[in-house]
Amino acid sequence: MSKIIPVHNESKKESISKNAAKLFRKKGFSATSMRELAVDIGVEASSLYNHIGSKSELLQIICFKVANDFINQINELEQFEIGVTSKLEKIIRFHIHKMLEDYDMVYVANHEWKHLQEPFLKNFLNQRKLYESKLIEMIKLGISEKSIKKLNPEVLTFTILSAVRGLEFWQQHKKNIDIEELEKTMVTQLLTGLIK
Amino acid sequence: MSKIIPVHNESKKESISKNAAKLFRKKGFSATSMRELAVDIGVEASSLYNHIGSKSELLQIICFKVANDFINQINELEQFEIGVTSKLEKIIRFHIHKMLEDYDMVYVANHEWKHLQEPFLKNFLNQRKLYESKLIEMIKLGISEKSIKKLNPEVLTFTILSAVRGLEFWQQHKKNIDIEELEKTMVTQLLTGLIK
DNA sequence: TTACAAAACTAACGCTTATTCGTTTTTAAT
DNA sequence: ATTAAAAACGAATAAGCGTTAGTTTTGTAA
Repeated sequence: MSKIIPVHNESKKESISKNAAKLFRKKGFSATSMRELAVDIGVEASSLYNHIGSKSELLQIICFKVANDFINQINELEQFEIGVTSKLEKIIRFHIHKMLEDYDMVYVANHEWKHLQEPFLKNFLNQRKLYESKLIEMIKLGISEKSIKKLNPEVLTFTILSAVRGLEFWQQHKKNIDIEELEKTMVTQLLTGLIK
Repeated sequence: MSKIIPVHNESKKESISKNAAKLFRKKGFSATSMRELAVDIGVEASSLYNHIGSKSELLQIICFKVANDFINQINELEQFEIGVTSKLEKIIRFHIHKMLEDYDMVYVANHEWKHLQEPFLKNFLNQRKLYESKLIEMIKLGISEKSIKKLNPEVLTFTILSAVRGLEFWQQHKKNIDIEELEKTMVTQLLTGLIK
């Protein structure tokens, strides 16, 4: 008989969730079976149900962990008394760090949330919308302060979000570039453009 | 008895593929059943197999249709005798148009390609890599010509690609903004930045 | 009208799915 | 060593999956 062995001091539920995130990212939520997850952990599928309620619950844990992390970060940031563009820079850098550190979970939250069941689906989308509107308000403030170009604030926001959410590309190129260069390039490009 | 009725002069296979793209986008490839697709078309599941070989083939049709469209466009563009930044602008605008016109197919090609079977999976990824390297070369040329800032060319490329691939966000905001403003904002932001 | 091909149908196949059940093993505290 | 809880197991369930086979209906052209 094998055992579910959590690393460090995380709970077994967390341990299973991280394993699930890895598989959900690689194969997608629907294409990942509980049996595969069990094999990956080294246990029988039925044993998992001593620790979790359902496959769906695993997706919930992953998605809301990520959503909360981002919401918390932007809430903290709002307290700071710094300029809008500095805040944007901090947000971009946070996205980069998060994506590189919790790759599997962030990827799954970004790509597999549609498989959440109600009421979690609505809940998740609300949190996302909240995050987006905080960012939009930030940009609008920048425009009114004349530190940001007078362009459509929603488009500006979604372009930034799309760019940082696309950082999953970078897992495969990780070795060829260091994080500081990655951050510098993206911040520069998104804030000041690529044309000289 | 119902019938598969293709619109315009497209084949029944194309008609089924478009329907499939719609469902694959909404629910994901794995979570979409052939029976659901059949209901959506108004026919029995088994009837579909008079026109297509397999569920997997539908995904192939969708992914390679999109991949070819993008490869063709960048090949055409390479002939043009215009500056690097003008080419980049044209590419960004093409992505925007494609995403708005063939939303379902482009979305599926971007998000569900991992469910392609070999050898199609490798094939698809090769085509994507080819497209990306053409773009990277373009940017490198711009840097050597000093029209583009001396930043990491790969990062610059993937940031642009991520931003335009993220245009799926815009399906839900379609009504609130016109395409020309969307294009202008994105081109300006990606090329010249958002800071005044 | 007859004949043939295209495309629909119903029924079923074998397989996989998430999950549950009852039981046994392991772990940890007394 | 005894006991109770935690966590593993194997087997089973009902539902759903992609796909196939055989048959019937439909559309088309002679």
